[in-house]
Amino acid sequence: MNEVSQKELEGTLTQTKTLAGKVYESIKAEIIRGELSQGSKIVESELAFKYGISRGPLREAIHRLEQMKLILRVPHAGSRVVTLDIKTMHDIYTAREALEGMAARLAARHMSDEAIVSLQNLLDTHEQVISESDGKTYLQEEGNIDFHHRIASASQNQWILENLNGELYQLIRMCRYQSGQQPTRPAKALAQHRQIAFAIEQRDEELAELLMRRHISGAWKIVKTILELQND
Amino acid sequence: MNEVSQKELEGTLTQTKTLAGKVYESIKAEIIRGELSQGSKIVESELAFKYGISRGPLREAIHRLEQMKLILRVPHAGSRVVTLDIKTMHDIYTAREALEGMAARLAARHMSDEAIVSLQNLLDTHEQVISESDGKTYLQEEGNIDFHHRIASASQNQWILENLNGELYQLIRMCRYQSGQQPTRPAKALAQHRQIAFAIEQRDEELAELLMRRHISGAWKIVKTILELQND
DNA sequence: ATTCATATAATTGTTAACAATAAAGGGAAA
DNA sequence: TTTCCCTTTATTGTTAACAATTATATGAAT
Repeated sequence: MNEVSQKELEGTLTQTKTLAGKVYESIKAEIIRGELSQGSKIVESELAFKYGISRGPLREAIHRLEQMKLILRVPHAGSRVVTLDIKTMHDIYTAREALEGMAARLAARHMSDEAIVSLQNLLDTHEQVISESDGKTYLQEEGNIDFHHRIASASQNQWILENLNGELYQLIRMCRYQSGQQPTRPAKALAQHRQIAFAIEQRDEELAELLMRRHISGAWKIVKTILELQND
Repeated sequence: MNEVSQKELEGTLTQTKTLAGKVYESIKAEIIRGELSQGSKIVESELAFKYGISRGPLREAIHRLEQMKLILRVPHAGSRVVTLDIKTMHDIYTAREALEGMAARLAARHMSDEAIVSLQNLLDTHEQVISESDGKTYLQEEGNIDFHHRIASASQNQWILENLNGELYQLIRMCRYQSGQQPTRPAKALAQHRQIAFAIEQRDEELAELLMRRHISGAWKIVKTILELQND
């Protein structure tokens, strides 16, 4: 295990001022990238030494990771990195379907006309990227997230926004990263995004929610297939 | 500010073994009961003295309260008890509508036949309590919670279950307690519960979700009226 | 009187040592 | 050899002192 220098800790644009915050971001990234493997044990003194800090702020970082459900902690027995089995991921996608469906409904209700135009411009950009790179559609993945981020923001519901962009997003990113998922049929996803955006433009709450739920439900089926292949 | 004795800390059936866990439960109860008033500042050293512990475990308790969204923390500037304004409560009820609607759908899919019978027996008990006490329908409130708990459990979705029974439940309880809400038309609520239970029995996922969402949406309208009256 | 700067106090963030608990290992008895 | 108990070790929980930061108050200059 290597130590981490102070400069590395700063990382890319960490706006947290406390040690606990910085180390939290670092460990979170390690878990998502799989450098701390699923189910592996977290020993406080080891990590504290690795990051060159004392156990105090490290413990705070661990608590925050526990809150994000990235690690599992049991009193007096330590912590382990979460294990993303199929059942867990299914639960997460189902919760996401409920919340993001509602977010789409709220977006259809609250999104400003300018924001809707901007959303459709974003989709135009995605279309260009897809047609241009034709195979290297990696960027689409980030763009995909961007679309869902905008819907969540437009819901203007703080609770839903925080949970979609926080806990659920991190876990899905971790699963996606570690299973090496390719962007799944970007053209099809784009078409669905356009449908949703259209429903929002029409202020059709019912349809916006329905389409978003189908979209996420479809995404889960693909993820499920990938995960099942890997577990055999 | 009074100190709290060790025995009081034990409280009613606290199964947590750590100081941080016990103090977390105590402070949580104080916040929900309004003894720590909304928006008031949390000073670590004061609370640590009050509970007779050091700032270490107290800070852990505060982190957990922050996670439950019962307090708001800003680095280097301390923590404040959350303020449950109408917008916040609306967000919470909307999120609950999405999640508990999905939970009802999943319950219709997964709940065992025995569990369904047991659920209907629970509603029979509620009916008796309502007809007997006729005015003192306080118990109905707990029973109401009981019903919603069972639906959440029957969903067999860990993420949804934890969020409904954790964060959202605590905040709604806090709002209910501090606004002195009476049980709202228990007979009507019971009728709606019966409808939902019936839909689940029929394995009608669509209907179960629809009815649960209406039920919660209706509850919000009543809560909203109460809150608006108090803020004038 | 008002505003800005400085100094003071209050509060949070961090550290390292200490205590308590649970896991691991070794030895004796069956 | 296996099982149980005891001892040892490793790890987490807790404490109190220290450092860093922010808020408050005081006073001088405009």
